[in-house]
Formats: sequence, structure tokens, C-alpha cells
Amino acid sequence: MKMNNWYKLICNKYDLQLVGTLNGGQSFRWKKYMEDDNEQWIGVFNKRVWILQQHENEILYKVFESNERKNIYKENEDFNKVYNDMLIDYFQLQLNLGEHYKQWSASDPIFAKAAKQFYGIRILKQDVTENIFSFICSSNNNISRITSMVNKIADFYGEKICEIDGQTYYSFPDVDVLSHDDVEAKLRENGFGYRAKYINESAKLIMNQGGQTWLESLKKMEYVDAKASLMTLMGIGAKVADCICLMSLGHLGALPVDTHVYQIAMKFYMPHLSKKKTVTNKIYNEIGDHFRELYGPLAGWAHTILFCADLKKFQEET
DNA sequence: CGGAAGCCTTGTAA
DNA sequence: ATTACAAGGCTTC
Repeated sequence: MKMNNWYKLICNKYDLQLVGTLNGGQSFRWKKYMEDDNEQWIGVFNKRVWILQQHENEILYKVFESNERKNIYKENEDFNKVYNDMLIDYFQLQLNLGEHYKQWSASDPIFAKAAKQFYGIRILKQDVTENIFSFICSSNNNISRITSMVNKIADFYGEKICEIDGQTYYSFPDVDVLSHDDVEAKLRENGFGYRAKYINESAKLIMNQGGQTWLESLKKMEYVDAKASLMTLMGIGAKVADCICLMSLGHLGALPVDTHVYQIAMKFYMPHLSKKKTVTNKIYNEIGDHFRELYGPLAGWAHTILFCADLKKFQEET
């Protein structure tokens, strides 16, 4: 195995907290492990494998990419800059998070309390395709199985990037690969259950509307229109659509209401909901609107911090 | 039309 | 060994 360099990105840990951001249920492709007494994260985005280390004032990292991909670079490429820019984009570091934390804390004491421990939580700007199919897998499912399903999709249909310590890493495939007729059967054989059909059908629906071009167009739409468009796909309801809007389309006001968020809303913010049986569409929107009014246009980002605080209490292991 | 309930796969914890 | 249920969605009534 080649000895890749360590690169450096200047970034305070209060501006980006890796554990909360990478382990908070946004992406299912990051894994934490120990290396020489350092906590390291390994994961895939942008068709590259990344190893990240959090330090007080910087992120140290390595990048691995396939040999074919290396041809895209110039003779004297400044890799540290190229890769830094990718990380800045992925973690949305151009956004001044501290200012927003201040504002959200001022409008909500419950947030202020959660923010003390859950500082530096960022919304990742994820690949739309990976995000869509990951969250189709997430419905009525648990994190460990979702993780294994997402990794299976990459293993089966993605392109090999590299091998590290005997483990082969693959990129997440493009939509057209998932639209082929044999995909549903293959996924079903591999324990995807009824979601195998959702994945294959949604991939076909996306391709019929223009594939990647259509996906990109969702970013330019208004939030409500992008959400409605996503909900025409199979296996995507309001909650999953909001996850996608928030995590890969740049619609930061999108606020996914899952069972946890519903519990939080009921308990601390909207007690009148406690007599309700189910989360109807009306209640769903009511909760979203409540938080959008409370936190403003980046409400989805703010809510993610509350979500992390709640998730944390039954996720101590790993 | 809005709301409630049953069903859908699989793995795992109790 | 059985049962409940987990980051929901779809269909039916």
C-alpha cells in the first residue's frame, strides 16, 4: 500500500466536530477506529476515500483515489488546496456556524443547552444519488442495517477506489446503474426486503425524467417544489424527502420529522400534540413550521443538533 | 378529502 | 422460541 501524505486543513474543533457530524445519522459511510491512540474516521465521498483526524485547531487527513482519476490533475497540482476545497464544500465550512449557534441559542433555551455539548455539528453537503438511496433504505429500519445496505449498494454497483488494510472501498454508483432491470432481484437476494423494489423503481423514475440533470434541477427549485418532486419517487414520503432536501439539495429549511423529532416536539415544544395518535401530514407540517418559525431559514440545520442530542442517549456504544 | 389502520422485509434485542 | 419494533411509506377503508 502506498504511503499517502497527511494533509492539513485549518479548522477549529468548535467549528466542526467530526464525531457529531459523521456519526449523527446523516451519512452511513463513515467508520470510526483507533490508530496509534488517535481517533480516525474513514469514509467515502467524491469518489475518494478519506481518512480524517480531528485535532484542536486542524483536521489532518489522507486521500486515496483510483489511478484513472489521478489523470485529471495538472502537472504541479497543489493537492492540499484541491482537497481542502473539497472538504470545505462537503462540510459547508464557508458557513459561519458560530453565528448561527448564537442566534438559535438566543431564540431557544433548549437549543442553548444542547449546543454546549453538541457544538460544531454541520450538515454535510452530500451526493444527491447516495443520499436518496440511503434514505430510501432508512424507512422503518435501524442504523446498523441501513449502514450495511448502503455499503452493499456501493460494493455491488460502485467503482473500486482502492484497497486499505485488506478492505476494498467503492464509490457510490450513479443512478443509471441502479435502474437496470436485474437490480431489484439482486438486492432482494441480499436482504433488502421490500426496499429493493423502491430502489430499482425510483432509479428508473429518475432516469425517465433526465437522470442526473433532473437531480441537479431539484437544487434550483424552491424547497416545497423539490420536496414534492422527490415524493413522486417510490419509497419517498415527506420525511425521507425532507432528509434529501436538507442533506443534498441545499434546502436548509427542510426539517425531517421522524419518531425522535416527534417525541422531542411533543415533549418540549408542542404539548398539545400528545393526545394525537399518529403523525398525520397536517401535524408533520405543523411541527416543521413551528421550528422554522423558531429558528428561521436554516431550521433544518438547527433541528439536526437537537436530533443529535436525543440520538446520543441510546448510541453510547461503537 | 383527511385520518386511521394494516401491511411490508429483515435483523436483532428482550 | 416468540415477539416487538426500528431514521417510514403505501394501500385501503
